[in-house]
Amino acid sequence: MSKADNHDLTKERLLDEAETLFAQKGYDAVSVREITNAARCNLAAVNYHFGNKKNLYLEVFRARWIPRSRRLQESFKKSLGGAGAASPRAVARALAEAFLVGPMSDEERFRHHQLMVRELGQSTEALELVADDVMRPFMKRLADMLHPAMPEGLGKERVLLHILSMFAMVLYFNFARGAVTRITGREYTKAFKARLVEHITEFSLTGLGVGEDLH
Amino acid sequence: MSKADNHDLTKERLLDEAETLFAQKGYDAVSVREITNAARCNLAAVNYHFGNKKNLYLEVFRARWIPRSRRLQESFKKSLGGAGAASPRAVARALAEAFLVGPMSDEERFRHHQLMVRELGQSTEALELVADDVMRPFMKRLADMLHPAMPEGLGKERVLLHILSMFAMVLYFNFARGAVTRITGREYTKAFKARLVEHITEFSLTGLGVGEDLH
DNA sequence: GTCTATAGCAGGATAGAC
DNA sequence: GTCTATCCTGCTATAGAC
Repeated sequence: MSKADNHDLTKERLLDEAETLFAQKGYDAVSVREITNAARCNLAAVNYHFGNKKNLYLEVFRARWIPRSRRLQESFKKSLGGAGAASPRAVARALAEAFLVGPMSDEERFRHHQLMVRELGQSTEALELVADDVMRPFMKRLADMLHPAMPEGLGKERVLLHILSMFAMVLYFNFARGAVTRITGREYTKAFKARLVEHITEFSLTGLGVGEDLH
Repeated sequence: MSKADNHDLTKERLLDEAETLFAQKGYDAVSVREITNAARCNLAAVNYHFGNKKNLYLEVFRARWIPRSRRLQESFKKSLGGAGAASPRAVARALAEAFLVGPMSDEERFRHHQLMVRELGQSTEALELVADDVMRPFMKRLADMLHPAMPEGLGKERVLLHILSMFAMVLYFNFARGAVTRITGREYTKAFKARLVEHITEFSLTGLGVGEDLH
């Protein structure tokens, strides 16, 4: 009876197909016809279930993106282990692990970050939803975890910049997958993803002021 | 007689306005009418000068984006100084400086990276243009500069990942400006940009395996 | 809740006058 | 080279049958 089981319901299928298409092409490049065809239902279904196209888009974030982001954060938490204070190394690794391997399929992960990047560029209504609901709290939690372990005298702002930089990498290696493959010549196999996790961890780590621990 | 002087020519105005609008909203969200209105010329001008909308888009990359990218790389080179072998620190700083302060206005820099990110997400014709023409050669030059200075035994691939990570940050702090401001509470003033350059340099640096030089 | 049919409009593109 | 007028396609959205 979980959400995935409802895939036979028209409304759920619409959300699934809409998310895929919006992620692939962007809001304006996708027509309602395209979505309803993919979902094997009638053109009018979008307006019946969601009122209009824009609302369907927002509902994709509410009903799909945000819950997935929560799962991602759960995965991060679990990967860190229940322990109290985490080392910067553990935080960096858990972050890279959750976002690059984590609890979802390759296709789902790609979709997730494509949508995010599309929103990050401009300030739309969907970003508002996401920003206060899941991004900010997560950032704050990360900052609270990292701050005590960082070199003393490091202001909150610098900690924030460190966190943003980790996100920048995680985001980039997910959404710019095509360019990364083109440049490195490597497909996103299990092995390469493991290597990316390794790389991001190390790259982040020394940036966190614990370079001495490295060797 | 430079290109900027030609802004009174319809064709040049079209390229300028098209680039701004495409960067702001994405290809599909912008209509030819919108572009010709902004350029204060007739609807038919796009088809007269460029054949069709898609071609105008590609021409924006050929005639605006790529030359600007070249100027950016020149700025990077100049910022490094003519010296032969550059230290990783010098490279990281010059890169951050060129991309975050560099030779262009804030608005132009934003436009430039917005367009890039829109293209990085999917594999379009415009990306083909850019990838082989300016991205790959620049990456290669960076790799050649950095490789000898990195810890021995560090493979070419890892050097590439380091470079990609620097690009990830530079890209992120440019195109996700809205989100960064939202999270840090800081506008992109001269002071904040200087801080970002500092941050990216340090963050990149220790990731480049020279953490010992830091303090 | 799902369908067909269609209204109503905005889009890209072109023909042809000037 | 720039304009107006117009074609035609494809879009979102809705009305109303089932």
